[in-house]
Amino acid sequence: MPYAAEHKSRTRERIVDSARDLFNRKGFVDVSIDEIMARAGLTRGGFYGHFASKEDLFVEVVRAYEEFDPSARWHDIAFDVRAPANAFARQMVDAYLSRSHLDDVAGHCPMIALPSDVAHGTARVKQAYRALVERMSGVFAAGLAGDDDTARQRGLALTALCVGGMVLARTFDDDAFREAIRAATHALAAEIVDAGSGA
Amino acid sequence: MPYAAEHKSRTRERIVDSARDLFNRKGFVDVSIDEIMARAGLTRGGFYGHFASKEDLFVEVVRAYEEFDPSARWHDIAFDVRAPANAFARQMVDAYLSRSHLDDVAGHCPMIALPSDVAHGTARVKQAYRALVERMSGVFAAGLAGDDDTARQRGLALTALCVGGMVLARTFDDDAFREAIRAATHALAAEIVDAGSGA
DNA sequence: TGTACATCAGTGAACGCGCGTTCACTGATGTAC
DNA sequence: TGTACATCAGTGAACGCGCGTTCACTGATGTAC
Repeated sequence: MPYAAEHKSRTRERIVDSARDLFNRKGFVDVSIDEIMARAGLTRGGFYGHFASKEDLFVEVVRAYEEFDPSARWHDIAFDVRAPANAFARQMVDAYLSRSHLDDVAGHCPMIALPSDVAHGTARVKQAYRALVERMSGVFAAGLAGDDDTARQRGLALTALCVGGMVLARTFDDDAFREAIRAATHALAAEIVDAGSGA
Repeated sequence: MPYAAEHKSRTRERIVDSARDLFNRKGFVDVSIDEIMARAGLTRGGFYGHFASKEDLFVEVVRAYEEFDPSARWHDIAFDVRAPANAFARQMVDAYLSRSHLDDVAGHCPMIALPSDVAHGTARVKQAYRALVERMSGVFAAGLAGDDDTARQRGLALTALCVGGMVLARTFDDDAFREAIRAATHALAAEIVDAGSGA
């Protein structure tokens, strides 16, 4: 074996990281494989030793985000798993709709930058994206009072609110408007989570 | 004057309609000028007699939507301008988050399909998109109790919720999931508008 | 009413360019001896 | 410890293709007489 076992998988990770960064900034279509590979310190041709196609990489980028530790991503808060479910949902809201998450374009959640590209993509990338939506909804649902159906519905709507707020905010350059959207969305989401605690 | 005065402007409208339809379905980048012109019954070359560039058409598509009569677009409801502001906001929620608005891909609000493309676009298209956001927020704010700042903030957050719900729902093919997201978002938005009436 | 004409909306071939993907290759590496 | 070798991760030139845009043209139209 000419190369160490983890050598190739590390390179692969570098490509995925580079791709997430660029996809988040410029979207899927506007980023070339050349760009992705250059940012990972490689050249064009090597790409197909790691992925079957550009679409394949797209799936990996969305899927990989699910395995991240959110506390490493959304730095404003420290998740405390021992806290009550409601507090966890509230922390999720605070983290997702934080200033630093909005500003961290390269590292932010792919749900924010890529829904349109996913909508035009393959069934596989939709499935990966759906897993992210359901994971977030699940965290919210677990922190809300009411029967399972009601909580699940609430969780989905809260996810729509969080993602929608970030999608709108990052659409604009004007910082005051970005911040107004983020803050307004955060205030409403926090209110809903706090009210839904059943306390 | 070889052609009637309105001849060219009518053709221009046909191009804008065709473009909105295609942009809503496939996004800005994935649609070619060839496609847009063909759908309008014209050929490639004629485009530049109407618009300076593809980006220019993008601005027009977003801007033109602001002038539409919403009741003609979101067919589930009939707007009644004489109703109290709160009722109007509620009708907006019902219309925007209606089944028929979700299904009307070609004609739906460009805020839903195009935020990423706008984020990568010029200042002019951002300005046009912002006008749509502020118009919708304004309708909501007018229907809510509280001082102006609070209402404005609420209005922005409600817009984020409505747009976010539609963005997420239209990302997926699976009809049950699309409908679950839409219905959940609608339920939450309706609740907020009704509660915010100050009644 | 009929005809020649000027206008200009629309045509379609052509352009330069960048993309996703392929492929014959190169050269850094771990292993066998 | 040192060297020849097999492996395969990565290289970079080349491909076919579709795009946005340009431009010389065509031909349908309203007007002047």
